[in-house]
Amino acid sequence: MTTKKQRIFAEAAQLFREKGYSAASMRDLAERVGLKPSSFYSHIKSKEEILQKICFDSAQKFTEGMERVEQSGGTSRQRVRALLGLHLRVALEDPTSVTVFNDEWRHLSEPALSRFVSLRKDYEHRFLRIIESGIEAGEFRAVHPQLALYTLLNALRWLHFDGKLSKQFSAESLREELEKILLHGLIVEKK
Amino acid sequence: MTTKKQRIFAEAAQLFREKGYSAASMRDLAERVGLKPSSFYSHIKSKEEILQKICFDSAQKFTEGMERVEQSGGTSRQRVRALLGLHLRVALEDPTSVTVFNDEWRHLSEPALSRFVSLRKDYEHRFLRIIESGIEAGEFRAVHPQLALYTLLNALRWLHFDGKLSKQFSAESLREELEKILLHGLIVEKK
DNA sequence: GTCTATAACTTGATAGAC
DNA sequence: GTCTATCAAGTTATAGAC
Repeated sequence: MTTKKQRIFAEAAQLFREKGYSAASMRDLAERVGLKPSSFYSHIKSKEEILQKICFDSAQKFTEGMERVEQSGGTSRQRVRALLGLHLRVALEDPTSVTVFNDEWRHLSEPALSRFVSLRKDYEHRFLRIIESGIEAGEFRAVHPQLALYTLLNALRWLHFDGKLSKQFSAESLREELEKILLHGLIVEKK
Repeated sequence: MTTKKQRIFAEAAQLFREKGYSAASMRDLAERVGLKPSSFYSHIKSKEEILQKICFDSAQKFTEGMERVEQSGGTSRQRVRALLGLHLRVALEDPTSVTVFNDEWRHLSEPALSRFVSLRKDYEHRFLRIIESGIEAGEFRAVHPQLALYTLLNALRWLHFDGKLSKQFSAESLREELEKILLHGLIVEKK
């Protein structure tokens, strides 16, 4: 059973994704939910409460995923592979929320903004350490670890264009393609 | 000599990048330029005119770059390498505008929006054909070309975080790192 | 070209009847 | 919990004095 509150959050995520948080009005949202604008202040406190929930729910998925990867044991290579899988899974599970999480978090106000940025930094830092370990162990090329991190994280951003592409592929085949490109590179090396 | 009009465009790009187009008000902009909000309607026609100029100026840089790459002759590998260089160059040349170009174009209204989307599609299509040729020629791994395209294009998005990183590296060393990661892959292959 | 003043409208949110 | 009515503030843009 989905409550009306859940309907509101789902429709809001969709709307924020389409128009951006600032350009999306509560009146737009009301129309989609089938309520008058004033009516959903019985369900939610403010427009920003919606943004906060979307952003922090997604953040939690990444944080929990990172937790599991760190505790799994395994080589850096296996860990990075697992993180690609994490990003893929979260993006396919709820592409709309992930888009908002990725693109609209900056419209959070304090103190939520600082809390969010801090979660994000923590996640990136842990991802970075895995890349660094891999380089030290000789599993990865000697790239600049932070450049590699940003390249990987952003390479995974198109996943939430929940358009034709993500429906055309199974999660498994998407993972294989991503691994080919990002981990083994586009170019066929001379043997 | 920089005209006041140029000042307005430059400050606007900065502001749109920081707050997003919708959340950035003409009052904010006026304050930065040192004018009353009404005054710069002597220089520009509307808020959207600014967005249009930023978006289409950047689009043109990519289109012209693609033109040069296509006419250069050379293998697909060399062409993709040149396109990495193009994205890098444009991003380093004017990181602020590129951010707006990347993230705020959706706030264009018709008919500019359709014109923009069409330019973008055209660019992506031409990039795609280069990837496809490379695969056919056996220069590139047999990846799904469109997935590779989106992965590459988005991998290059962090370049306009004109923060510490992009100042820490020369354009040339950035290019080398990107090539390592994207073209040769993170993983050290067994010989 | 810049200003003051303001038009015309949209914004998020609230009060209070039912 | 949903409505009508409305508020207070913010929005882009214009009119007209200087």
